[in-house]
Amino acid sequence: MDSPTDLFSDSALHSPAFAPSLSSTDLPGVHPQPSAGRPPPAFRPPGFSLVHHLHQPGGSSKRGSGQPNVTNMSSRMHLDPRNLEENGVKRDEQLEQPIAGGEEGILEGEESLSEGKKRHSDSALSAEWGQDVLKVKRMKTDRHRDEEGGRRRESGKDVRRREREELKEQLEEARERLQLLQEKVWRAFGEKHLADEEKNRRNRSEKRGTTEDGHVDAVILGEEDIPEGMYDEEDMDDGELEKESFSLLSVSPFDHFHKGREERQKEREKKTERDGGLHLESLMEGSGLWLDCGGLVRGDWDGEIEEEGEEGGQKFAQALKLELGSAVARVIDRVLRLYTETTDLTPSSPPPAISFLQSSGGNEGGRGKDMWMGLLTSGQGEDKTKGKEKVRGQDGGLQLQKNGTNVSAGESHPTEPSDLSMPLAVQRSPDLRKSHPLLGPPPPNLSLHHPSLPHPPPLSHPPLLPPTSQPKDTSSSSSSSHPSSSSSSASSSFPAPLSLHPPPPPPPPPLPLPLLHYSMQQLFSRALHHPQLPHLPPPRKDYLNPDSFLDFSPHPTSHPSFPPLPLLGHLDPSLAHHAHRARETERGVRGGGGAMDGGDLYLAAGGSQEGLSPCHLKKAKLMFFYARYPSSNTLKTYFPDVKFNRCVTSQMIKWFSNFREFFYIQMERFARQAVREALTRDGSSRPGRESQLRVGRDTELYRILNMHYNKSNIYQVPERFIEVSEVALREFYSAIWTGRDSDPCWKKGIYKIICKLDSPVPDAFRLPGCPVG
DNA sequence: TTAGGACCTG
DNA sequence: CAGGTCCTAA
Repeated sequence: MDSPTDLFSDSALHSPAFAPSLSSTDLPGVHPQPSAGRPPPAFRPPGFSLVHHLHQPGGSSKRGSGQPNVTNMSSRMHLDPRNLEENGVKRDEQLEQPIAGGEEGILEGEESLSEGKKRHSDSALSAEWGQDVLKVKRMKTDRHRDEEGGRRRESGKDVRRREREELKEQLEEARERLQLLQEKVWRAFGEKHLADEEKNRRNRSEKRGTTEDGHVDAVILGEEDIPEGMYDEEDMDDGELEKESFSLLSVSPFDHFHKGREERQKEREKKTERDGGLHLESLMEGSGLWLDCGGLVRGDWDGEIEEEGEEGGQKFAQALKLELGSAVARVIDRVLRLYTETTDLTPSSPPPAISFLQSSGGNEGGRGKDMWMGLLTSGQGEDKTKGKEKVRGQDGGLQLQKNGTNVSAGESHPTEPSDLSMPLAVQRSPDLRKSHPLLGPPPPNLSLHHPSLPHPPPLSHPPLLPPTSQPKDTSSSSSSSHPSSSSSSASSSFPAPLSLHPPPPPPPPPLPLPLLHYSMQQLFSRALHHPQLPHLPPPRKDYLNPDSFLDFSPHPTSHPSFPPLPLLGHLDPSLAHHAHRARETERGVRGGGGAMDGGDLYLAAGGSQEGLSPCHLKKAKLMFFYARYPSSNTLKTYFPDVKFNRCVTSQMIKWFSNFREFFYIQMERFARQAVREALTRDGSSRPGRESQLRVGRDTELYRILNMHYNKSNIYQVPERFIEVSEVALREFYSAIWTGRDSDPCWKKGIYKIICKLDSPVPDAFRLPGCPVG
């Protein structure tokens, strides 16, 4: 591949390099894709494939059948053999058949063009649009001359007219594609969120097109499997937005374009009606901007096209193709240049409201997919590699968008549990420990913290809780999820050795959005932070991915009666909460565990889901960060979209039982390891090292827990959970150290302790829906 | 990793 | 009987 710089330079894009792409192998029905065997053209700009497709006359033949957008068209041409064939046949019938030697005509025209261009080829690196225009004009002149002879043949006139129509349509369509492409590129570079939305819309459009076409387009199969998401935004808004975008790219041509387009609009409206009134028509506003820039004004060919002859028609087609190719090149170039110029100014995030709605909603499908690639290539039928290189070449920094890694978990080094080694302050033999568990000096930390822990007052919150998190009724997330004073709170409740120790290396910065639902945390983090800022976790695929929490798409778990709720939630969690509260009241669901008997019927009528989905499981796991022992009523409160019956309830309880099991197993495992380490360390241990008996975010234990309960790592593990884990770890350690583990019921005491350390689950969890899994 | 079942407890 | 643990299977 050429160097990125070349690819995006004017010279490369505007050079005659497009001429070689018009070889006969590119004729429709001959070679749907750039032939691999063919010697590559001197230049093979990234837009090659795109232009190539624009050169496919077949691409326009289905315009009338409601092709909604670029993706559908170009991809289909690549992927769907039926359509390849169809295109080719159509082309053969409609274009080539009536014109004797039509193909030769094309070749001739191309030859002359490419030869003429080749003469310049070296110096023509700086060839600009004007040259193309000149060539087009010359083509027209030639066509004029050629037509003089064949003009009397009335028989072919209908055919030619039809052909002309097709060419027009083709041009229209190409323009549409160009517009979409530009839009995509623009968004891709500047506005990730909008790009998401665009992808959704594209997907939607494809589906629409599918139904209208009456067959499944290959593109849908080949595309990323983006399920229908929540994207009911008004297309009109998009149109507005796009207009703005385009006006940035090219101001005057846009306005200029509107003058001449009104008549066309009428014509198009007919088409639109025929096509089922696709919204795209509004989208296409301004699509003529490139053409207008190029000087091939529509009036030109409206007037001259009347006198086309057979070869002239072909040449004209060639001219059109060239025109389109150049236009594409220029568009890409312009967009890219614009982007590079305004990189610093270009907001990495769109207006919050828009981005929130759009990026979170219909996102569920693109998991793990490279959005850039999807944007740039999937719809264009381009070689995806090329598309990627396009981005890459322009700005390597953009790559940060990809290859995201699990940062939070990544903070913890892949250490063995032995890294948790907790040397004992006191040398102790196992025998002594076992035989005289209470006599031997326990680890210093244990002696200190034990008294306070085993019997916390029967308060709603154990002494461990920082003061701010005491009120259980308030929205707890603010206090419990991100206690900024985690270490201090720990120190207040833990024995000195614990708190005295220097805090672990700063964990990945928690998103300072404690009140937010974690999907919103993601969104905010996306919106507020530039992805390339070094100290921030690069947007992992998890962030792009629709693991975003609430799935309100046609998913069965979505609550049927309140569709707007998720929207509210994305805009303002508290608002959503209130709405939800109202909803609960309405349903008879009482937060805090009111009887569900009345509500169940209502829920059933409302269509709540009977079973539990993986999404619910995911949500439950996240809830475990706050509540290890949730009551069934609590569960009902936090899963409003689940119709609880005996089976469901017990299943969910079983879930938490399993969560606890895993949790305790890990605690015991690490505690035992710590004990082993302490014992083997002999007397060399210093009391201070006891602080290693902790569950910092840099520890293996944390990593394991996070991996289990927060696998996709989309949720910031609450500090509170870490504290509880530390308590559990120390409890296990203490019990093992003192030999209590010989008692078959030795864990019960620990369970009891942990049970009291539950903290209220954030209200955000009351929202219906679940993580998409 | 999840679920089922045995078994225990309040 | 609900809720919990422990064990086990897939």
